[in-house]
Amino acid sequence: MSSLKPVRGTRDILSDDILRHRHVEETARAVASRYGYAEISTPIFEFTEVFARTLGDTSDIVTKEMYTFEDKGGDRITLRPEGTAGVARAFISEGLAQNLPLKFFYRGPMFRYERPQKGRLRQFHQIGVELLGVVRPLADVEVIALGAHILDALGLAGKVVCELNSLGDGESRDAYRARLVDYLKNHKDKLSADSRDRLERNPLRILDSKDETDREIVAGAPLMSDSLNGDSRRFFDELLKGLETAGVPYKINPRLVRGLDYYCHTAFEFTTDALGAQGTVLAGGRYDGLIRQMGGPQTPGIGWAAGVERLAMLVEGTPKLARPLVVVPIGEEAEERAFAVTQGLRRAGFSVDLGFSGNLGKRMKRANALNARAAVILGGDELARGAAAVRDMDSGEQAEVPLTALEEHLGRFR
RNA sequence: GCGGGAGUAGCUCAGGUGGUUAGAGCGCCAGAUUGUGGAUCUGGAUGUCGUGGGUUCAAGUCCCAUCUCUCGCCCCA
Repeated sequence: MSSLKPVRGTRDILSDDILRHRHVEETARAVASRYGYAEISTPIFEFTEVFARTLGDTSDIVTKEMYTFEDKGGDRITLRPEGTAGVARAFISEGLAQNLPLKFFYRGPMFRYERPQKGRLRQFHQIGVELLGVVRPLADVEVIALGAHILDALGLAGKVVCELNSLGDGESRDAYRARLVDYLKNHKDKLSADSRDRLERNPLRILDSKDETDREIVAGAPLMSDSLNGDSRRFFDELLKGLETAGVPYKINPRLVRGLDYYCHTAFEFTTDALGAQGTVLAGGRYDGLIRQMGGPQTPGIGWAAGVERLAMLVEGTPKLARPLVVVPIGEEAEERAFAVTQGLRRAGFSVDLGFSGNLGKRMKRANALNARAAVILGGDELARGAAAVRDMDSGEQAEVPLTALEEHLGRFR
C-alpha cells in the first residue's frame, strides 16, 4: 500500500459509490424541483463570522469543529460546516427579500473537524432545502413532506421514522429552559459529568443524554409541551394536522432537541437504526430568528439537511449506467476509419467506447468488461463492402450492416 | 478531544509458543484461440507485512511511539 493517503476523514468517491451519491442527489433535486425549489450553489467557504454569529458561541460546531484559517489577505475564512448559514447570507447579500417566499435546494460538500466514524467524515456531502418568508405552519408541513417524499423516492420509507417535536417560540423556550434547569439542579450531584457541564451551556441537550442515570432523571423532568404558550401550541397542532392530511407518518419525541441555537417551533429528524450511532439521516427545523440575527430583515425560515453518505449507505443495489456500444476496428486501415464512425454514433446520441489499442480478441474482451450492449466490428472485408459487422453481445448474433444504415440498425440497442 | 478493536497482494482474508526464498481465493496479465467477448484449462506478476524506533544471532510475529480505519462517548447529516 502506498504511503500517499487521503487526509483523515476524507475519501475518494468512485465507481459504485459515486453512482449511489449521484442517484441520491439527482433524486432529491428532481423531487425538490417538483415542489418548486430552485437550486442554489453558495461558496464552500465564507467569512468566519457567518457561521460563528449564527451557530451560537456555545455550539460544538463553532467551538471545536470548524476548519478556520486566515487567507493571504488576512481574512478569517471558514469552510462551511453546514448549508443554512450560507443560504441565509446569500439571501441578505443578494437582496432577495423583495421576492419572498423563496424556496431553495442545495447540495455539496461540508467540512467538520471531528473524529471520523462510519457515516461521519471530515468532508461529507449534504443535500438540503430552505423555505424562507412563510410564518404559517403549512411551510413546515411542506418542507417535512418534501423530505419524506425524497426518502420514499429513494426506497427508504420503510427504514426511517420521522421524529418530531416543538421547541415553541422564544418565550416558550425560555420558560421551559428555566423550569428544566430548576428541576435538574435538584439532581445535579447525580447527573453525569457531561450533563453537569451542559447544565450551564446547553441544558436542553441533557434531554437526549445517553447516560443511564441521566435518562432516569430526565424521565421525571417537566415536559416541553407543558411550557408551550397558546401561540406555540396552536402552531404545533396545525403542523400535526397538516402532516396527517399530507399522509406523512410521524412520532412525537418530546426529548428531541436541536443543537443549533437559531431553531424555534418545529424540530424534526428522520432516523434509522441501520447506521449505528449515526442514525440521523435527514434533520432540520424552523429558524425564524436567524436572518435578523445575521443583520438582515426579520424573515422566517424552515429547512432541513440530509447526509448523502448516510443515505447512499442505505440505498439498496447499484444504479446501472446505460450500456454502451463498442467500436472494434481490425487492422490499421480500419483503425483510421474507426474514430470517424465512433464520432458519428456519438453525435447521433449513442454512448460509444473506442479502445486505444489491442487486437480483436482484446478489444472484444474489453467490450465485455464494459458491459457493452453491442459491438460494431470494422474489418477489412466488411469495409470493402461499405459495411460493418454488428454483434449483439447478449445473444452473440452477428449481422452485416451497411455503414449508411448503421445508426438506424443500432437504434434497437439504444 | 476521550475510551475499546484492527491494519499482511488491487479486493476478501490465512499466517500456534519469533526461525530460511510470506500464502489462498477473487481480480489482473499472457497463452491455449494472430477475424470474435462471456465458460474452461495452463502459466505469470502480485507485497517497503500501515509508518518509525527498540529488543534479539534472527521480528509479519514481542515492546514503544505514531498514522489510518473501525466501534462507542461528545456532537451531528
